[in-house]
Amino acid sequence: MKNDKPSRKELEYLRHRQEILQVALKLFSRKGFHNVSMHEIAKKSEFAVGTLYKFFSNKEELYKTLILEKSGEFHSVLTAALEKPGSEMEKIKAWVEAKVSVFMDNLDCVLLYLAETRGGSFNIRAGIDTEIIRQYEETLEKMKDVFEKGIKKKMFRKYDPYLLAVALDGISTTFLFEHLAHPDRLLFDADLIVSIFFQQVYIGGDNE
Amino acid sequence: MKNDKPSRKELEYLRHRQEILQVALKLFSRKGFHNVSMHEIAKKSEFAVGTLYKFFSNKEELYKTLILEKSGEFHSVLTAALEKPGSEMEKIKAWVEAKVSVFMDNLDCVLLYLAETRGGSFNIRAGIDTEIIRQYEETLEKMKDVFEKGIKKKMFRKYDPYLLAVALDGISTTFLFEHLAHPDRLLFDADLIVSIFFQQVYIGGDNE
Amino acid sequence: MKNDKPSRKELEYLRHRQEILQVALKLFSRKGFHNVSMHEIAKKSEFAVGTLYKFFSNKEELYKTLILEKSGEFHSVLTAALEKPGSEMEKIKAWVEAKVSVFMDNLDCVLLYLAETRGGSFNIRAGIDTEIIRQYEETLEKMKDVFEKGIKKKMFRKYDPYLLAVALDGISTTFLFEHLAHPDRLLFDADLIVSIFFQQVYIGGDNE
Amino acid sequence: MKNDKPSRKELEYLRHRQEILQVALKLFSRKGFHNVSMHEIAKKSEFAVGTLYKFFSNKEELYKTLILEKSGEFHSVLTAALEKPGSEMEKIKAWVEAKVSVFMDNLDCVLLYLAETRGGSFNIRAGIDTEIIRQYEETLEKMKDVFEKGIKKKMFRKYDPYLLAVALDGISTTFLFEHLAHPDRLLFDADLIVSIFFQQVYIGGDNE
DNA sequence: TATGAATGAGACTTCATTCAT
DNA sequence: AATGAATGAAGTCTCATTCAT
Repeated sequence: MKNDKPSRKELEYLRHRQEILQVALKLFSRKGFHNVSMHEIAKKSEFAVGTLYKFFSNKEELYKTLILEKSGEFHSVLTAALEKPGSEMEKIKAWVEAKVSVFMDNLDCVLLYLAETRGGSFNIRAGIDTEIIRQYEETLEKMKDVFEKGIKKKMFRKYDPYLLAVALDGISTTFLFEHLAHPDRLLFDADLIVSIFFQQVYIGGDNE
Repeated sequence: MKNDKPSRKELEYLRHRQEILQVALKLFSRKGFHNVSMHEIAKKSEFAVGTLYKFFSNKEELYKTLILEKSGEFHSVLTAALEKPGSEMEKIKAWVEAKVSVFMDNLDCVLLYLAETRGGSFNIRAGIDTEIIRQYEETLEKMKDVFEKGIKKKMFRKYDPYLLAVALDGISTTFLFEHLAHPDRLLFDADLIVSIFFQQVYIGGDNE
Repeated sequence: MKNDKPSRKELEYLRHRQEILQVALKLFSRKGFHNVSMHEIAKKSEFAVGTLYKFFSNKEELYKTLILEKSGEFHSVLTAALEKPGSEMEKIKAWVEAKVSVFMDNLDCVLLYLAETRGGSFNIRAGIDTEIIRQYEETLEKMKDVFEKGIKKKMFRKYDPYLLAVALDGISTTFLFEHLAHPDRLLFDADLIVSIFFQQVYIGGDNE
Repeated sequence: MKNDKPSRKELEYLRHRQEILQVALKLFSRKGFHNVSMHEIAKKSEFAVGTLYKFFSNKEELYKTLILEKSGEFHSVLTAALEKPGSEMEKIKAWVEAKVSVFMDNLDCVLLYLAETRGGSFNIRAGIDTEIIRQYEETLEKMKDVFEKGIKKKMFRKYDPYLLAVALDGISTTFLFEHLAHPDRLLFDADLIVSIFFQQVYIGGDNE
């Protein structure tokens, strides 16, 4: 079977494919889908334009592939974090830590990922981003389950658990944006996120 | 003086300008800058292409105008909320309510606004979005000041006040996204946002 | 009859027409037909675009009118010089003097005139320049007649008289170009032209 | 070395480039820069519009290339004629003969060339034609030197030598124009030009 | 009569995609 | 299998001209 031992040819094919994806990622993340041409990708990756079309049937598919691969990576890392053994609080903490870690390791890609999951997704014609959204929502669902269990155990205050998932995802994403915009101002830090999210911000006062 | 009574001509000019902006907003917010052509805007607004160029010197300027007008509106509404009389907690609540209200009234525009302030801003050539970002950050600074005062009064827990501003902005934006994605699932509700943000989510438990 | 006493209205009409032509001449001569827009002419002449079309049915006609008026002026001045009393030599001298004088007084226009009579006449669609060319050739014919008579009288060497006309016209025009290109280097001077043209340049020598 | 043997690809590239230039020359020389569209050039040269832009980065550059190539050719032929061995008179004669010959062989191009060197040069934005003008004036300078030497040898009458250069250039150009306008009327003939220029036209007479 | 807002054909140019080599 | 020259649809923008006021 082919799966047993990929031939040199196949390995080389995959290596070339990765090189193209690498270059495309760098370009797309810096300039956006519409401001990168196939010629640019071809030149930077040192392939001919025609060769790009051997690997990806069109520009959109190249972009989609890129996003899906990274999105899948993010998805499995985040999902895995939620499935670690431990209390619900620990799972959530693990999720935040995983998110911080994987996003920091993939800053290039994160803007694209967020544009697709959270933004207008204006890059590619409607419907192509479905898979990414599905994965994103699957993670939210998993978080929801964790929060749900935590609420049952009276570990978390009784809010709509889906809503908590959304809120925590939002806070962490926002902190990432802030970090991207001002890398030196604010540490994109898991503990901080967790602390702000879970602790009481309003503590009374104002009896002036 | 001319300012006192705009002539019929001037009024018509402004009305036409608004019509174009309206149509452009609808199109841009649905399809993104690069997937809308000037011909499309012309057709939908029932003007000739050349007419668009009488009002806006090029496509980018049309887009920029759109964003800046709305962004300016958002900015003044949000800023005003923070300057209302009342305790810091009330100011923050007013801000959240204002954000919910103004964003719900301008759903069309919000996606564009967020793409510019939070996204890659791949739409227009670098540097054009500076003004929007500046306004956005000005609002964050104002919130920071409010949080700072609240912290001094022991009303809020002692976090970096800028960070609190970012976090609250993030939660509210995330809820808006969620609302846009699933309008029926989750009410984009000011009280909810405030409650989740300020109350303690983690209440102990887990002593199994 | 209308010709007897032009009404105030008619005088004003003509004055406005002249103002437009003046402005158009200045612009066309500096930038060429295709690099001047009707709006530019309208703005500079302080009329509305529509008004321009009341005077001239289209851009080409405005240009044509301009050229023809000036060309007609040149034509009658040059023709008149050839019809002055005196010997053939004096007529030719008078022609050169007239050309130098009228061209120096109309530098703005001369480039356009020469572009039409001598150049590609790329400004306006074929066939429009016929009248100018006709006038130009009429002058050449008149000069030819003068040279012909002069040759009969043994005043001029026996060359094809039309050819002499062309040659003298060419020398004088060339000197004008040179003057336009380097106003300070070479005086555009009638005597000089006449002298070079009529005197023997080659005087033997070279018996080294 | 690559220079030794241009590959088939390179040869084809150059052939295509020449084909485009050929077609463009024909069109520009008949209709002028502004009355020829890139689509027209594409159609006539049997390439797609996009292909033109592979060879020339824009319409202006295509035009400029055209003019400069031909202008360079003219320039070297004329300069070479002046550098031939022989007396000054022979050099000048050689120059006239070269001009007649090279202009007759390139009638298409000559109108464009003259429009650029002698006309308003309204075709392309200012400053692009500098190189052509420079070459033109270089030739005039060379002629001036020849006349200067001839004058020192008492071969030519003592006129400003630069002025003689300009005059001879003017006469020959005028004859060319005349030939273009009426190809059947007047032979564009080197001997004729030389004769008229150098011999005395005015031979006295008129003692009536 | 004069105006100038509106028009829309048409110009230049780009770039995703194809296909002969 | 890889190449890159060629394609041409589609986009942005200009400007001569019209016509309702």
